[in-house]
Amino acid sequence: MTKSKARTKPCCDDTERLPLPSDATAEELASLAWAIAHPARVRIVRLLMSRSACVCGEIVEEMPLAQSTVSQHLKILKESGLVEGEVDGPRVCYCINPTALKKLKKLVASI
Amino acid sequence: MTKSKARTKPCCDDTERLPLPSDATAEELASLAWAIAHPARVRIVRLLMSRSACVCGEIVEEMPLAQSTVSQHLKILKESGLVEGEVDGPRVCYCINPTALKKLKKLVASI
DNA sequence: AAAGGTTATCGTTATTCGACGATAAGACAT
DNA sequence: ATGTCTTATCGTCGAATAACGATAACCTTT
Repeated sequence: MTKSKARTKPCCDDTERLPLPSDATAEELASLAWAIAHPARVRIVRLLMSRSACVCGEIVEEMPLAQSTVSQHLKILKESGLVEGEVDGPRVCYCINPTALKKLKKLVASI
Repeated sequence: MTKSKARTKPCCDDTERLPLPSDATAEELASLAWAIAHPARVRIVRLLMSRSACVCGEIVEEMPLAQSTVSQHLKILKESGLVEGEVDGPRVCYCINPTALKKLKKLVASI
């Protein structure tokens, strides 16, 4: 009572109240963020971006992980939509999905 | 042998080879992405951005989670650096750390 | 000092992740 | 058809998440 400050919002001024985005985009953002929430998956995405590797075996060579582990991470990236796998003979060529990546960037940029 | 395509890079052309960022930024990005890799944490960040809530109790009211669970999520956000908590009397006022948020946005934008 | 309200921590439980080796599945070539 | 190469899946293990209730810790005010 003695202090002059309002006690309901101790540290937040009332300037610039932004509207809250929908919960749907929260789940979408969380899902995409989850896909890159592991250093190995970030490295995989970057490898695909750099086009220095796109086949599973090449990615395995670039990383200190077993082939099965890399395959698991690729599966997670595929399920998120960030990466697509295209069968090419006995190999599978993985590529970035530019649309999903753009969506991730947009959602993060507009947090 | 019969096909005319090269077999080492089945689907990736050699145009635009980007240099790979360092592994350090991969861990940093993964760590920050992990902080928002949960819908509840995305919602909390957005609540803090909108300044419609900043005290733990207010956040709890906005979410279908127990107080202890919200506190856990706030702890994770604090550890990531995205959020800072400032004690204000009996309450704690949580605020976004603009520097960390900018870093996250930059890292995602330059994936 | 005692009481009240607010937040953090503890302990528990169920679930999921991350990693690996082993093995299955699939696509070519012989 | 058989073998070979590449990738996906299975089973397992330890560790970490996510959620909750209960309780402790903290600051104010009386």
